Amino acid sequence: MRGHVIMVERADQGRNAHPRFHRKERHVPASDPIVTRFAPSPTGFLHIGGARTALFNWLLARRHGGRMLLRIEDTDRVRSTPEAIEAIIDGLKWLGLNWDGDVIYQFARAPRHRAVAEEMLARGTAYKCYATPEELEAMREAAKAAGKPMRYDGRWRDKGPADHAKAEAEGRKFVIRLKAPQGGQTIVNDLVQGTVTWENENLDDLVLLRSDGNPTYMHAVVVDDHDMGVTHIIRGDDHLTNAARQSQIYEAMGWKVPFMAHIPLIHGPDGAKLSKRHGALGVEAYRAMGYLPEALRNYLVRLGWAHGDQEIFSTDEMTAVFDLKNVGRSAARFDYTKLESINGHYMRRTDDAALLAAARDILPLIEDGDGILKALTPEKEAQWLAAMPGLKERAKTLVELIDGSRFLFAQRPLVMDEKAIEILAKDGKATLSRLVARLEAVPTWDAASIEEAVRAEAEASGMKLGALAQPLRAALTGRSTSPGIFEVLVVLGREECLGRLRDQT
RNA sequence: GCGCCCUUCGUCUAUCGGUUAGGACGACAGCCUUUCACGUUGUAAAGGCGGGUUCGAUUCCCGCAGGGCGCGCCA
Repeated sequence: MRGHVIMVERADQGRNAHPRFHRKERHVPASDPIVTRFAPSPTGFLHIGGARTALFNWLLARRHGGRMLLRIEDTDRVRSTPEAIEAIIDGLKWLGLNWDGDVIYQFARAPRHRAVAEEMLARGTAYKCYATPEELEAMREAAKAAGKPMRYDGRWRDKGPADHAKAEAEGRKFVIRLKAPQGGQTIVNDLVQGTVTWENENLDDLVLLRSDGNPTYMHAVVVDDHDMGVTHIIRGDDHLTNAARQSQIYEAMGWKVPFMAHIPLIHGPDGAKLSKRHGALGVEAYRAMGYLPEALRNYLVRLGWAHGDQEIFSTDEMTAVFDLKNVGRSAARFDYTKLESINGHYMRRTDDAALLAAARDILPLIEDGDGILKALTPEKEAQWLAAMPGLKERAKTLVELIDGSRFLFAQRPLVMDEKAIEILAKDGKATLSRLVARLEAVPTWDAASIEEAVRAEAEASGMKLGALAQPLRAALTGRSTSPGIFEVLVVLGREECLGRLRDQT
């Protein structure tokens, strides 16, 4: 019931015998427990596209009470690094995408991959190929020149032991290639892309085992997904062609083909492909930019997937309604503005203490963060917490939140920014002097009493409240914007406020 | 070159043949207001092009154009 890829040797066979489905009929059969997997190659950080792929895998598994496995595809011994593995694992953890069971390292399974290749050799569904790299290159050139697909021509496909012995005698190395069907079609019924068909003549005999005895990615993936009991493969649609070739390997081994879902890629803001050179960042970069993991998850889930008009999804909500059939097929652009908007939304709804903790966590990652960290005494922390309601309303990222909090940690005399200087330059000093006199007389330092004093001054001088609030704000924070001025006065405390105000008179 | 995929406001998307083509972000304008935000109200803003099928196409089919991905003893 799981085999959804159909291979036919002759085009006239089976074409109608097996039902193809259209994407509007797609569904996720949930008879068996679902097993998904996220299978990054550790050649770099966990980028945003990988994060979304992991998220979709995670959501599908959770939705159906299944499991998501994590497999590190480290068969490329040259490019795989322990740093990358760590970055990927840290990234997943930060995003809250937990996997089930132990991390599986693909390279450790190389003996099993070899065994399967040997088995295929014995079955006659694979063969030894002694072609040299030069021959292969020449083949591709010739095919290109002739306007044909650039593919291996199968010259070793039907060679016998005598030919093999001769090649061995010449000191040639062999690879094991799949004996792929030469006629007919390979059909993939993809849960996102619908039915996709390839003429087998356009697909060549791919290499299963390299001449050094190590498996290729194409082979290792199939063996591992099979052995791990993966029922649903969700990955980027850059793997769509691979799906056809991998299907042939499943068929050759007589294994059921898992369901597949090839999700569209994420492009950069300018529509260009997201590459390491071009705007692709690791998730740790998003953390450093001050995004909340739940906000990033929410943003990511809406890239290529929708549930009616709903924009905000709690984790429970998204796991309850996530469905592959609502995944679109076109690439999406990454939009920082919308991410910020969603992040701001989540920040406003985050508990003050939790938000403070999140902000404190990224202090080491941002400019001047260490300074704040050092200044963060228990008293300061209490102050920061008290200011949080006014602060979080005005920030779209934790970085902005921290920036907006700087006045709390500033030392007297404050450094004024340009707009603050401008505000104080007018008749600010005189105004401040009068306010200082009023504030000194405030009986108890609370918002109501302070506001009363300031309003009294406004009335006495015939000035609007704003005309008083701005000089106060400038003197107290060094800026032209801040949380409500009475909140600022209360949080800063009487002595500090009067000191800062006198500094500017 | 060969193959595959994609194409609705600037962006993310809804629409499962009949809608004033909806929502969100952004933009613009108003309200709120001690600044900035938040909130709130409103406005502008979309079916790539050409053929079919149909009483009727954004929706189904074909072609074209544009974009993307793949074509390794990389993953």
